[in-house]
Amino acid sequence: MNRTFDRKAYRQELIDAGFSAEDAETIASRTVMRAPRETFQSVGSMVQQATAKIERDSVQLAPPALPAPSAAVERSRRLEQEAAGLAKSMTIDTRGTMTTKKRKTAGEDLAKQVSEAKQAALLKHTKQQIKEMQLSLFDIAPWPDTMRAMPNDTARSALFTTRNKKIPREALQNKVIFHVNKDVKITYTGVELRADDDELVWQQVLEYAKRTPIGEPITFTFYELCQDLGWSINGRYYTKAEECLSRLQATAMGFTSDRVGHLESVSLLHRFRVLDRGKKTSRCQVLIDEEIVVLFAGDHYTKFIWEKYRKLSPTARRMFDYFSSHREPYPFKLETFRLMCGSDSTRVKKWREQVGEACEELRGSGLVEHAWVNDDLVHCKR
DNA sequence: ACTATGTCGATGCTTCTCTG
DNA sequence: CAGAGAAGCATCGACATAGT
Repeated sequence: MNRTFDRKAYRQELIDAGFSAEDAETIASRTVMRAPRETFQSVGSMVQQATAKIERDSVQLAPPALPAPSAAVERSRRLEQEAAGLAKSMTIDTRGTMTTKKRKTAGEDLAKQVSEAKQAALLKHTKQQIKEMQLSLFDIAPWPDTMRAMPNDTARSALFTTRNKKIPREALQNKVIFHVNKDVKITYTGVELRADDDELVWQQVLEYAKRTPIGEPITFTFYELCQDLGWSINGRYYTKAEECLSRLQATAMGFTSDRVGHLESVSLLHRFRVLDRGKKTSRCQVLIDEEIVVLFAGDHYTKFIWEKYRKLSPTARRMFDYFSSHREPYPFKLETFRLMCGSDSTRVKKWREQVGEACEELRGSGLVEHAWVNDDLVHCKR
């Protein structure tokens, strides 16, 4: 690794990558100030350090021959509970209750528990560090102002659907959301979110929040939001925007993956309220859930050009979400895409047609070089 | 100049109905 | 059953107005 950090060259590199001179300067100076040799991986290495610390702390966790958890497991459990303290609804994980019959799996269960507890402690530690260092989303996932970003894990899931506008949104209770990767499990409680509006609003709010230290509230007006979304400035859209924000707030997402571990209950927006409603000084106040950051950490997110992206139809947008989250997008089945869109379309022919149109649209937008349907597969060349 | 709200005709999408 | 056209509805965008 390079021992001497060339700030100037790094700054130029950032500008070349599409950042404004100002942003590049900010990132470069922060990199020097905080982590001379860590550059973009500041959070990644924080995670590594935290892992090392937890490894040290939990040496005695090597599977004890007792069914009763050790003090260390207890402590990790407590940490896990604390970590979920901010979550709206907290349920304590009761997995691992053992019967004498299954003594053989007891060790495995315990190992699993220990691993889960360690991950929870790790998450808690990382969150604490983010707080102490007053990091913002921009420190973890810097993207230029002309772009927006989305965690790969949500991009490949059916969290945002493209269902018919005339069908009322479903109220989901702890429902398992389809995900392209089998190792990612998302459960969702809240009103169904649509790619048409909720997805865009969420991305725009993250944009407003990106420079504010995580955990601090941010504010903006409906006017700004509608303008940035490309929506008409009228009462109807203000209502629509507010409904989106309310929906995003009233969510509880359970998230489990090999990479992230287990997030008990993440809200897409931790808090949302309208300040001075009805007055000219009225502003929306939003607080981002700290745990969302974990989904962005370690470069597991996708950046895209906002001007083009926001104009896409919901189906084309979902398609782009998927393709953009892969460096080398490999083809995927029409049916997989249908599930990812949460579409109810039962007629294969009709769906193929719709997907074909989305491919055309995507190609026309210039976001991808080429996209096409062949047999039952959707292909893309970025 | 900027922000906020409303009105109204135009537009486009989905579903329904009719016809061959 | 497929395709064309009509009806209903949501959304869009231009414009007006008003307060700061």
